[in-house]
Amino acid sequence: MKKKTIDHTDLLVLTLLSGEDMYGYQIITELSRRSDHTFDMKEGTLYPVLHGLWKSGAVECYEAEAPTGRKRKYYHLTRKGRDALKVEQEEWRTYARGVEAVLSTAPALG
Amino acid sequence: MKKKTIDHTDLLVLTLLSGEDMYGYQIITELSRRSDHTFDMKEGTLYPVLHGLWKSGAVECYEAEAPTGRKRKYYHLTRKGRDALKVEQEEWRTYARGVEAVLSTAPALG
DNA sequence: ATAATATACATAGAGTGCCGAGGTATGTCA
DNA sequence: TGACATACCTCGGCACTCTATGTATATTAT
Repeated sequence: MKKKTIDHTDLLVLTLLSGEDMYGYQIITELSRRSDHTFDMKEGTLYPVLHGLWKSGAVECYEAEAPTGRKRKYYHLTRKGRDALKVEQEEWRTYARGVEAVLSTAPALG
Repeated sequence: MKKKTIDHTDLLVLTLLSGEDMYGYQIITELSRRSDHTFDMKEGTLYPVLHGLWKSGAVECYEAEAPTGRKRKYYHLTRKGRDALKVEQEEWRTYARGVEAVLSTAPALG
C-alpha cells in the first residue's frame, strides 16, 4: 500500500497566509476547502511546519481572542516569507512542468 | 537549505516504461532528457524503485546484450504495471489540480 | 600506455518529512 | 452531562530519497 503524503506543505501554508493572517485550525479547514477536499493536512504535520516557518522568519505569530472567547495563535506572512513563497511557487511550477513533460512523451494509456 | 527530492518516482519510471522497455541507466538519462533536465534521478533512488516495482509485479526483467557487448537488465511493463500507472497518473492529476486550486485562491505576488 | 570518463549494476546508512496516536483544554448543543 | 467541534501541542514511527561507496567494463583523451 502506497503512502499518500501531502508534500509541498510549506508552499501550501505560505500560500494561504499570503491572503490573510490565519490560525492553525483555520489553515487546515481552509486548505481542505480550497483544494476541494484533496488536502486533509494533519495537525501533526501542520504545527511543526508552522513552527519551522516561524523559526526561519517566514512568519510572525500573535495571539488573539476569538469572538467565542477562545485564544488563537495567528500567523502573519513576513516579507521574508513572501520571498520564500515566490521561490516555492517557482519550484512547484518547474516540478509540475517536468512531470507533465514526461507524461506527454508517453503513449496514451488504453 | 531545503532539500529537493524528486518524489513520484514510481509514476515517472512507469511512464517511461510504458513507451518501451528500458534498462536502469537509460531510465535515468531519458528522464533527465524528457524533463528538460528537471529530474536528475540518482542511482540510489532508481534501483530500489525498480526492484520494488518488480516485487509488486508491475515490471518484468530480462537481460540482454548491448551492441558494445555489455550486459543490460531491461525492464518491461506488465499489465499490472499499466494498471498501476493509470492509478498513479490519476493521483498526480488530482494532486496537481489541488495545488493549483490553492494557488489560484491567493492574491498575485508582488 | 594509461588515465579519465562514461556506462551499468548494486546496497547500506543517513537524513528528511509526514503522519498516527496521544495529550490538554475550552466552548456549544442536545 | 456527554458528545462534538474547536484549538493547541509533541513524540515516535515509517516511508522515501539521497550520499557514499563498491564492482566492473568500454571508450576517449593524453
